[in-house]
Amino acid sequence: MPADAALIASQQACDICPVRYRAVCAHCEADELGELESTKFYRTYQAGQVVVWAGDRMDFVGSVVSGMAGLTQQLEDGRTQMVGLLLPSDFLGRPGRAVAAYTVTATSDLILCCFRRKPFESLLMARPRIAGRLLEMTLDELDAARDWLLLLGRKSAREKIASLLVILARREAALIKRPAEGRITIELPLTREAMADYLGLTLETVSRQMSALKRDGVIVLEGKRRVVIPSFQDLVVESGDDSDGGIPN
Amino acid sequence: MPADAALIASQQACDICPVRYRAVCAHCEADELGELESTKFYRTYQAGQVVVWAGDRMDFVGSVVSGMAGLTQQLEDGRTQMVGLLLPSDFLGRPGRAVAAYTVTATSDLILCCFRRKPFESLLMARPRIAGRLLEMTLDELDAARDWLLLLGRKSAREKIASLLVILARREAALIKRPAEGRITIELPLTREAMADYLGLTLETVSRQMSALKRDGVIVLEGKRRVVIPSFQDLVVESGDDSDGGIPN
DNA sequence: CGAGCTCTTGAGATTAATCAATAACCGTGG
DNA sequence: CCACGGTTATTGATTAATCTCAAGAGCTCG
Repeated sequence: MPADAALIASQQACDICPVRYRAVCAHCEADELGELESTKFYRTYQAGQVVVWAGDRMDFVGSVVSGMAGLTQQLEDGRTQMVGLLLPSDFLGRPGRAVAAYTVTATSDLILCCFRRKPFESLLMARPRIAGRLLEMTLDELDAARDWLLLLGRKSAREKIASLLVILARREAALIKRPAEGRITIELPLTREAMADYLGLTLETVSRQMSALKRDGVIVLEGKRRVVIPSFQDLVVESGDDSDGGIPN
Repeated sequence: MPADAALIASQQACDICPVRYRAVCAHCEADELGELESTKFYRTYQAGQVVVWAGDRMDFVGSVVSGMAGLTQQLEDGRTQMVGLLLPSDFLGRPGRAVAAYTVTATSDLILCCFRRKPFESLLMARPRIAGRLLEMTLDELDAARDWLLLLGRKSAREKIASLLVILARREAALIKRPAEGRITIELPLTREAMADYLGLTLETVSRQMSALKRDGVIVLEGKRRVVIPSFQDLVVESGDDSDGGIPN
């Protein structure tokens, strides 16, 4: 992966980009891609590094090429809630807004494919196909945020943990284009604290519930960041969600 | 308001529409408005009526003209979470999706300005200005959803109630184009149960915290649905939010 | 091999949920 | 106009879940 990453970062070639057909550029024709490419640059961050602070000026937008980042919001007294998880192909930044609304932190090593904001905004005007893709992605994110509202508002601590693992397992499975089922191993690119911030829990509760799921055989921990799920279906049951997948189109 | 409503519903004239410059049609020129108008129709619902059930086919999209609706999601065992509040000018439905992802319920008497989905989707392709407005509105909704994540994940029951009242007061103030400050009276078009579903609480807790805010003089109740806020600033303090408003552009 | 993290586990405090009873409101019809 | 039934809201007592505070264990990396 770091080797890949270096390759991409140096060559800057869209045709070998792992998110070429899933990111905001997904539906681009060659000419549109060319226009995007002319304003494109890469940035890399190490796990833990801050990409932007809420309130700071932000002159670029971009796509996650690899790694993972979290959007975070805070109350004055320091209580913290993660409000978004950016995985490969997800879009970062808001066209038309110069100031970041959320703090963005790399939760694992991260590569971003960036576009300067102004040229990108012009491109959005001129190229409905790109604007359309961005609308589609934003609607998907809104749906994901709404699922998260249900999780935060109504699920128990155990269900929250299981739900997070389900989401990560599904994304991991999607990467290798296989349905999530049976025995799955996932990498957890999050500390217990980051998980807690995402789930609206304390890190102690996260730890306790991870232990409980382990004790009950729903998950097996290999070290602290590698999780084996012996039966994905069982995990879905623990998550409290409707067992039969999502909504058809 | 019902008189207005009837007028609008019968005349179907965009130029006297109360959300003409705030809804998805906001930036439309006369010709675009004409195209929209040709596929437009109105629907009205009484408080409590269901607009669509999650999973049902939905062949229209539209804007809230007056009243209020809630988007609701459920777990299998019945636990319910409201995941969106649609106020006047808000957009309902998702272009490109034929099946409703959420149950939509009128929480007060409601008037929708609807467009058949297919023609609207064509219009989105042909008219970047409309697509652009929809993108902007969707991004705003996403921001609102993320604020709500912070509320559900990290705020106390009392702060949740105060936050909801702040939001309603701000929207009410925006309608009459005045900043929210000083003494404000708002109409609560929600039952205690709907408030609970929105805030991730039980209705008993909502009731208790409303009583507590009343006891502490933060709010005055006139009947059950009318709330007087003697000092908007004090209410904002109770909400736990950063006191200094929102993010500048 | 020890310093500094991150994570786990325990005990007790706190918040909100649950279960239960009563009160207030609303529309209807006598 | 008022009594009645049904709904919605309030309040109380108890329970359950999660948080808080605290101590110790396990990794990781110089």
